[in-house]
Amino acid sequence: MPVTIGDVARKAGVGRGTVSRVLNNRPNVDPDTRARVQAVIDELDFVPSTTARRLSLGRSQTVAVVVPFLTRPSVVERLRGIESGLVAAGLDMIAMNVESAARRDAILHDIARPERIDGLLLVSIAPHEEELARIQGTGLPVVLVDAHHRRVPRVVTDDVGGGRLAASHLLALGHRRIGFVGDVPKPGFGFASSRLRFRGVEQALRAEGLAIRGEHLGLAEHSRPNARASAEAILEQTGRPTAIVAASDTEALGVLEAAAALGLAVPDDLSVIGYDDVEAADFVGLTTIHQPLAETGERAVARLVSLIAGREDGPLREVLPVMLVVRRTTGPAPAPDPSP
Amino acid sequence: MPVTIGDVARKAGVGRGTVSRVLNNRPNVDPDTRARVQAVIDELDFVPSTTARRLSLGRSQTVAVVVPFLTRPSVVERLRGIESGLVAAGLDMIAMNVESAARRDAILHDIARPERIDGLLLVSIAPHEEELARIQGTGLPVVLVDAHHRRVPRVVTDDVGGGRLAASHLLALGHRRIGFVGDVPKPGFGFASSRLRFRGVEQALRAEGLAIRGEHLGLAEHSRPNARASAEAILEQTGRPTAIVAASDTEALGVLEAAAALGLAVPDDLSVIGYDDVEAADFVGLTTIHQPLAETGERAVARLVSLIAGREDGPLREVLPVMLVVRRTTGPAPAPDPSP
DNA sequence: CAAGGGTGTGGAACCGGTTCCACGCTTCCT
DNA sequence: AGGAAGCGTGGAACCGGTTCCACACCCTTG
Repeated sequence: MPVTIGDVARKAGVGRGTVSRVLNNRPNVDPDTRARVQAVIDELDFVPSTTARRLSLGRSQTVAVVVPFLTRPSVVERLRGIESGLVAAGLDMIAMNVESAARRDAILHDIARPERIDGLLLVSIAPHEEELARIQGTGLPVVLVDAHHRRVPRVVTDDVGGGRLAASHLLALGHRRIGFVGDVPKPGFGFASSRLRFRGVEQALRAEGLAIRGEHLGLAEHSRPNARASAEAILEQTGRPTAIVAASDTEALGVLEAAAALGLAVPDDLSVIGYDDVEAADFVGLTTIHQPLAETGERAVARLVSLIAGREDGPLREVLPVMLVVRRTTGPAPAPDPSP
Repeated sequence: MPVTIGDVARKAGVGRGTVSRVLNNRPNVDPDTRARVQAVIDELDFVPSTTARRLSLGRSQTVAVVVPFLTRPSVVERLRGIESGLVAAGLDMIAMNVESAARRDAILHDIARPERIDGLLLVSIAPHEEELARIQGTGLPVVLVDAHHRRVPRVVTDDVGGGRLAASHLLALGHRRIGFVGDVPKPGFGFASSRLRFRGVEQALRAEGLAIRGEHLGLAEHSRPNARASAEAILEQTGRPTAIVAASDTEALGVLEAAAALGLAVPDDLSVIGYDDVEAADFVGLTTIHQPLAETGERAVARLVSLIAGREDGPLREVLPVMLVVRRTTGPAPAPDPSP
């Protein structure tokens, strides 16, 4: 029922090869012939079969996108950017959701079947050496989003800079005792952002001759309740910090819960700053660091498209800037203790 | 480089047809031959090319999923169910995000190219008559999720029942003056849930001889600020309701903002109940109605798979039950006015 | 004017599967 | 014993594109 290239060729009185040349804007076609063929294409509303095209080209016009925890808002936002980038590039997407280390390994193991996909996008997942070796051994182009690995092109946001930005904001408000609530890397995944953001905070403090005290640092598996527990442990001490930087908004919400539970007013007694700028951050008025999440996805697609086309352009590591969003959970540091 | 069916046939000393029969578990193959071919397949680690398979079968093994507002948590959750269902069925997914009426129309217009997809899943989108006519004219199977249309198989949650459940909960707590904050259907989309949930609330009230007063009803385009405005208008009146049902958690958050702004304590002065059970609902302790969102996606995929296979099983409309989740925003009605 | 080179074109071969047909061989029936 | 029915099998044809080769034709150039 659907129109094929043969139908067009017959109706236009040319060979199938000529129609193909017209379709793909190849040279060596007489302008008159080209126009005539194009007219028939329009008249019959002919759309070439992607499947046939793929088979004969030996390419699948499809990229696989592996994302962990599709439920996290930040991941969704990245995916949105990826999707729109792929649509623009005329590529199809196979999305794979990864929620466990086992499935992560299974996918990374099987993915390297180049006859199924032309490219691979790993979001917040850093491949192991051996996995990477196998994937690159097949010649499959790979780009990482929000993950790090020397030797693999990647698009990340400036986590260290974001940490500095958060700390500088607090320093500017007069805070001197600053705590940090973050998460430990989940084994098998490449979540390095908490550590990097911490590093940024440290840098900013060190520039002022300050440091985070060990007892003002709380690390646990990423979750709101865990962050709440970490924050309570920090805030129950005497000499508690006047401000806390959280490695994510989710964790910042846990910190806010802890403050409420301990009867601390925010921001009068305690300033809190998060990271990600998820929707809930706006609702609770959380000061946070905003990242261009969708843009990381778009840039990553652009890089991948170049690689698929055999172009090897751009730097291996592309860093997108972040932005401070000031809302209502940060304020001037409370007056210091009377002691000098 | 990759192994083809011809390689297997040669090595096993059989014809390509026989290998194909083994691959697809077709009858009329001698058990010995089958075993021998299977051994070669395993040895060579042969995986048939999906592209070639698609071309020769004339099917794409792909379904398109059209979702509006990929940013909404409930949509993401549905998509998660769809994704896992499709993986299980061995189908690929092309996801299309729709954020405007224009793009919605464009997609629904172009989608009906059956050579690209075998099935269509519309999430929270009800097709117009003419769109539906064109799509069904091509014979493309369609299943709706969270949308309604007589004549199209669909999987929905029990919105009316959920509304009843919410209202019954409030009635059981002694509330008699109950308000409703919901949204107006967005033109071009099929968001009917607010209206259906309202209908459920009305039913429950009517069973007790009660009704929602006109001035206790607030409808506006779906957003937290709009819901807040609606709620403020309702709550500023004398004779304000003691409880408000919101058509979604997002809107319930707006109601909570309004209550806070007006100095009303929740749940002592005002009970609030939402709908959806998004993550933020847990955070703020919002009583709400939980829907099996991922499950709607899975069920819809199952239906679509049946339709693609030519089976026409199951009822046209499949309704999944919802569940009340009681948290901290609902409580006993305040003591009534001294007047009888 | 013959040789050489470029251009436009049709058609065969190919990509890697599925399906159908024809054929040889059994088995069963009458 | 002869024919029909059925199984197992190899191989051709096909799905709808792309690409390469061969050829006809025209234009240069020495």
